Amino acid sequence: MTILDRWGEGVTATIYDVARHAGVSVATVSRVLNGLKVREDLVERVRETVLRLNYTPSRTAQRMRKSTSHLWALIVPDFENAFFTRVARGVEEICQPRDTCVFIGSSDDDPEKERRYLEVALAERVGGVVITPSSDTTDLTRIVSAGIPVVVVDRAVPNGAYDTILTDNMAGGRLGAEHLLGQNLRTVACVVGPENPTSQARLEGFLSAAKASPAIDIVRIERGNNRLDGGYRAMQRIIQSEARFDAVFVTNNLMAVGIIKALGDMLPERRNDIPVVGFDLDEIPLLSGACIASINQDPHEIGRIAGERILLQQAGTPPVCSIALRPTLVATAGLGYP
Amino acid sequence: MTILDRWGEGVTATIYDVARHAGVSVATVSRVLNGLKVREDLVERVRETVLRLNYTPSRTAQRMRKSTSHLWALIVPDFENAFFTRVARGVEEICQPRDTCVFIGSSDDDPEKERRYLEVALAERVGGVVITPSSDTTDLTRIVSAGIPVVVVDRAVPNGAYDTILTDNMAGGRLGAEHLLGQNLRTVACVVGPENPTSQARLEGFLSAAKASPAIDIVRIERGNNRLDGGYRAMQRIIQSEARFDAVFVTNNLMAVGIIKALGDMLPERRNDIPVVGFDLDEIPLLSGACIASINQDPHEIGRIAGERILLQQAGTPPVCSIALRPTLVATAGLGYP
DNA sequence: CTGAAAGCGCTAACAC
DNA sequence: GTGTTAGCGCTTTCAG
Repeated sequence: MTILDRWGEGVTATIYDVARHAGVSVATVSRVLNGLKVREDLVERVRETVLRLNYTPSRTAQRMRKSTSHLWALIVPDFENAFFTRVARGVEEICQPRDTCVFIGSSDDDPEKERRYLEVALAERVGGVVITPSSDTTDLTRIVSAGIPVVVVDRAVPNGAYDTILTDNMAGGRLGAEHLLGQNLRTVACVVGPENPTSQARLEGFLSAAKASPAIDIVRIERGNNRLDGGYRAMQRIIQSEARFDAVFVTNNLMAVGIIKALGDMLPERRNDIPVVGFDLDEIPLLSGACIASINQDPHEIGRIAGERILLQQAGTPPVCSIALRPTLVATAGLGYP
Repeated sequence: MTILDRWGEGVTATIYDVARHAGVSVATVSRVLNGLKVREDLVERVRETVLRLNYTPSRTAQRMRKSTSHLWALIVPDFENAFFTRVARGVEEICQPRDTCVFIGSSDDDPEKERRYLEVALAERVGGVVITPSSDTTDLTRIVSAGIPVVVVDRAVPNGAYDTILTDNMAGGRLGAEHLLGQNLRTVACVVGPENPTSQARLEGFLSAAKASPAIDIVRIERGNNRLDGGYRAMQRIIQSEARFDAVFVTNNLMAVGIIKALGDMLPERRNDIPVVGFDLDEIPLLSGACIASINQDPHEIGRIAGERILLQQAGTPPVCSIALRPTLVATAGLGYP
């Protein structure tokens, strides 16, 4: 009984089936598949048999022998955030031509969920891990000591000797403050993300540049969860505090959306007079508002570089690079109002 | 030389290392790991050793023996479209508790790219494939004959005997037409996605319900690529044709964004008077417009059900179910204008 | 240049 | 209960 008789039962041909049907040894089949030197007529016979049996080599088995994996892990805080899907695109750009796939895990900023994804990445012996750590406590040492390349993106790990690709977040914060100063807006409410280096750096950059003279008056600083609802609620709290403010600075894109929504709901008469300055708002389609400025990172580029660093580490380059991309501020009137 | 001496060189402990250090056989280690009956003190010793050696079983090796895979593939036309990231969330909800991961491929509606992802899924011998086929020519037979569960989502495959989860798109189209009729809007331009069953059904549903009396006058039908730029350009063509229309019907979410952008750019004075009816606009944060109606699917539910069907197929259920979810129309004034 | 055979790390019979 | 061992499907020496 050959593989052909078992057709349709959910079986896949193995390299032995191919060898048998082609009348050669498995070694020869393997060589043909891997492009090594084999006599022309045998190559032909093997190729033909591969096609006839619909043979696809098992990567699982391949991975056991060679120890290179065609599977990478991308672990991000929120893959519903367009910023991270664009990072994923950047990584994909590197993977695709190498027949490599990326599995994506969304940690939702939950250290436990993140830990489980890291565990899976380790168990799968992936070829590389690209991660935005949920917090300072994220443990990447096991991955590293297993010899798996790791690249940290978007958020630095304090004291970590990892390849790191991120944006100069301090500079981003400063850019935001300078923009507001330029517009002569000096009474500002801030909405900041969870306590991680990125949120922190953006806020710090903002605060440092806000110390101009005359300085920006920071009327309130609220924390949020980097998602739409967090921004909405933070804005609610600010409005309810009855603090007076004439602009809002926010450290993340989705929270900006929530903020604008809250402004529309709670202060409809002022909604067009309160400029919002946030990060990566260009990833939000059609975001509209009276006066919005976006401090833009380049997520696609971040992903692409991360992918390249994975490749370099696979080739033996030690992980010591830290790349900070410069953000750019784009002021926009949004879609515009009549 | 034990595993401990090789520490830090990028090696991982194997089950043999654990067995040796714990003074038991590999079978015992395996049993402990898989929760089979083992003497208490041995369990203890193995557990302790596993921790000490930082041992993580290789799923690659596991997959070679058992043939169950903890890795699924999700292949969608565009994972930057929030609709599909929500589908992914639904699938994840099923996977997560089973320690299973999903790798996501974006076919970008390119049959060749899709074919490559399917090839990878097959080579990886994934535990299941959830796919939105890029076109009628998508070949899923190889996956199926390898015994891999397949669930088709969002777009049916004509004549395909696959589990299929989608929305009743005809009904969605009808809903759109009825909404416009109810508003007494009877001069409508349509923007339709690429030629696939889903776009087609939505248009057909719309056209059939548009034949009321008095009927809706379809002034123009344009095709687009289901992405923002496609909607923008389709709207440009419509406007340039100088056709008169007082509402727009569009079969996809991102194109609706493009349309609204084009309206704002090209007909700023009318932009608030032209209602747009589209699908899944609730996935677009803050989408605003004079009068928008969204025909909503439930992507999370689609993904969840798809995940469950994968599980059922893994358990032996033949793939014969076809589930059509009912869409709901939500009319909204968007963010509202002052 | 080709084939036979030894593993990669694990599980599951099969013996003890 | 526990240990020994034969594979899972592949790559890669090592002989021929």
